[in-house]
Amino acid sequence: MRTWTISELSNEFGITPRAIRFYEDEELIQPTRVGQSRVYAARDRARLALILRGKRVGFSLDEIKEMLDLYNVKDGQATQLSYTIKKFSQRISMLEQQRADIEHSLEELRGARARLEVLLGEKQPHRKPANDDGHGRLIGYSMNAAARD
Amino acid sequence: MRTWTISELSNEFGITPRAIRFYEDEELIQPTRVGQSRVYAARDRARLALILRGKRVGFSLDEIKEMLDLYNVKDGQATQLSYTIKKFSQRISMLEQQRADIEHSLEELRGARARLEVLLGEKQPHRKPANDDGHGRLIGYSMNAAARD
DNA sequence: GCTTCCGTTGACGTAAGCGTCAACTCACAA
DNA sequence: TTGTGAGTTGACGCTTACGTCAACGGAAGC
Repeated sequence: MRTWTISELSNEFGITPRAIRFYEDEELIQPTRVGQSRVYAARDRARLALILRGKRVGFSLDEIKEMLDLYNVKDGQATQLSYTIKKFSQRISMLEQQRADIEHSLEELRGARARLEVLLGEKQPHRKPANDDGHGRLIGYSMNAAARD
Repeated sequence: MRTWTISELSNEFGITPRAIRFYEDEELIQPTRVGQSRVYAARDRARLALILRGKRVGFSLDEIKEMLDLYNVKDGQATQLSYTIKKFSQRISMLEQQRADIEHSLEELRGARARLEVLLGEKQPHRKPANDDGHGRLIGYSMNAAARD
């Protein structure tokens, strides 16, 4: 089975070797050694991928570590199992909330962009002064929804 | 029009006054003053909501400030406008990527939870030892997809 | 007038997540 | 033999986003 060096992985994932070693210090990955050099197996590479995705969705390294550890639950007691299940359920709710936040942000940004494009369309072709009092604001949805100034 | 004190807002949004003052230091909000006390208008409150949602979707305060500033573009040149539009488009792509990451993470977590629940079901009612070799791992999707150890 | 809140301004502290040296080892090619 | 290149271990530095005092200010109730 194939293995990887630290620089191979750092190139593949677009991170620095320093970062990878840091994840090891924090016990998120445990590569083997050949001499003093680290050797990464497919398992380590997969964990790295999970770590980076975890980061992209906003988990801290500690949280990611906890989740990775939860994946490794074996011959656990039923109590341990239901604890783990609860933990996963919590994470799931968090992500669902976050997805909703993202939907809202996307709506907002798209709306703002659309309005900007209208402005641009008015200004660019004919240098028409546009429907603008000169000091009006470009307003976002919830800016209007919540603010009444 | 109604206004708010700093503690009202900190209670409403579940953050500390210190945080709110920090956002002011970083120029994300500009409340007015009455004497030495800060007074928040609906506009400030709305901005605060946007800030917090921005944080929840993973933006840094600097990024959020930039976006809030972009909302305030007025009588800008066409070049400024298209710059702003480009920025918004970038944010939109980022969020779409992130939403995809979240979908994947959700799949993974739900899959893991489902498998855990099977284990729990096997163990709890009849204390049946479950289909487990005693040191097997509970495996996640991409753990299998990427790792072949 | 005194206390009790609620607010304010520094100032320093802290945790996370690496970046950035310095100094060293080891395999391997010239 | 002497680089050269890739890897290693400290160790300190840095940024972000506040937390946590300390010391002070004004209004309100008694």
